[in-house]
Amino acid sequence: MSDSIVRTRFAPSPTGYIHVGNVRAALFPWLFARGNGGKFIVRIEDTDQARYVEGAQDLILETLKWLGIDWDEGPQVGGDYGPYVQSERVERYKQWAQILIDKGLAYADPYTPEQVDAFRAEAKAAKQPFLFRNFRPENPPVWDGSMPLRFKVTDIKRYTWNDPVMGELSAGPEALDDFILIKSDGMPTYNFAHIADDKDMEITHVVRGLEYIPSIPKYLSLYEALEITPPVLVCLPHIMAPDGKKKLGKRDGAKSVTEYKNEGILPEAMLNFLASMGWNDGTEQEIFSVQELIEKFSFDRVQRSGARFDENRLLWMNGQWIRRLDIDDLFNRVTDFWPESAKEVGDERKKQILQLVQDRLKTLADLPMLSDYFFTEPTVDWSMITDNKQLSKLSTDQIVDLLNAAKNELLASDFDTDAIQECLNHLLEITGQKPAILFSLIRIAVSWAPFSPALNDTLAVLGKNTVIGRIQLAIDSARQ
RNA sequence: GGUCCCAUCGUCUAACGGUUAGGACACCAGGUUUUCAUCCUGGCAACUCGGGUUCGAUUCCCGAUGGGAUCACCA
Repeated sequence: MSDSIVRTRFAPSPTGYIHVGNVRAALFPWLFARGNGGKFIVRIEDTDQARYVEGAQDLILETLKWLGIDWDEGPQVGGDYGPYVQSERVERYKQWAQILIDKGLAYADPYTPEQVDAFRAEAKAAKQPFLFRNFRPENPPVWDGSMPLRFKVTDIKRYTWNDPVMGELSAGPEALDDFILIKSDGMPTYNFAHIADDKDMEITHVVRGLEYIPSIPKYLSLYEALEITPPVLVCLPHIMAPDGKKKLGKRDGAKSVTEYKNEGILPEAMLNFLASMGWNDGTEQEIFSVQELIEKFSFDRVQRSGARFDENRLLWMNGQWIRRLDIDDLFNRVTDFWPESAKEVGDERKKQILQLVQDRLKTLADLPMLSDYFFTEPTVDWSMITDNKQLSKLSTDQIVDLLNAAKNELLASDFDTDAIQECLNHLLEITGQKPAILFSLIRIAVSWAPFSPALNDTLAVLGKNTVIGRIQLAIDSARQ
């Protein structure tokens, strides 16, 4: 065992996508490794053949990459402790099992699943927890690989251990049992394989959800039997469903992390949000860069209670992150989010428009709604004027007069941002109207959108010809 | 049913015996020459309950209550 290098791991099972409820099991150990000069390892735990999903592994790795969670050893990158896929390590598990068999601490389970179910039912009827060791066979057959191999717990006692997040934890003998090491299909169970792998891969900190707490005494008893010094065992609180009733899972509509990607959430925001659920640095800072997270993260500041998943907060953080991006960076990220109408438009112009709407984006997916009228002629919708609190007071003639005045003044303008602003101010004077009337009218007449950026900027980017044309169109449509 | 974990505004959280219990999201009101957004200002809003310990408990201890996890040839 290397003594001081921190080595943490994320060990997903390829049974589906990573959802937001369990991605912290990757994030926190990664932050810890990165912040302590350690290594982060990804290991695929594919010992359950029934639940194996083709393609899930790639999906999981893609998710990690999108978030910026990189790994030093694991699939695709290799490493000195491979293979990093459990199904390729079965021979190694048999070696570990042999150690226990030789010590008389493992035995073949001669019962059929139905018989075990009967034992279980018996325990349930007696309102007792089911413990296989109460039904331990007296003379088990020699293990030939066709039956499950079980661990034989000999030291039945209370275990106490220290968890960097949860503090001192303990559990009584009820938590100890003869659990299965190797299944009848030859594959190891998680309970056995992860202990062997963590030892072989020299993992120093095992980080996982708190659903593992009740199992930890079993692991501790196995570590003892194997004469292994356990790594630091860290349990993380759950992310709860929005109703707060249970841990967030796919059945509660927990979205995959990549789904948020498609909805225009930035990885920085997702990471920041995930970390802030259950962790803070003790100050009032809310927005953390990945680098800051790495520098400041520690397990002793992780919350012990579960946190509900609040999308509002995620959306707010995403807006914060979008506004922090410089325009070129933002531009590179919105490639897939432009409206259809922007297809033939050049980069410089798109960038110009993006700059105008940057403050208004809550997600990248808001882009089409905010920018469409820059690229294509909007549909005239006169109800926007008749439903407007201020404008509805004006007669059609008054509106047409105002639009004509605007058209004439703008026609004479140099049409840069400042000149337009001057022009608009002048219009206020000569028409005697308030901005609420005049600016609203022009804004609607050129965009026919519920909202848009500052008027002078909008007009400048649209260009004189477009602006004049659209105002004329509005005038024409008023007469109908 | 057994075992184990948790408990501050609606939500995410700060506080490590003495505070007007702080911040953020959401919400409400106002401001920034139109709208929406940003930004700024203000407002609403919490220590689950009961016992101890202490001069003094949100904070420490015990109990209750509530919530959660777990008791697989799943991880």
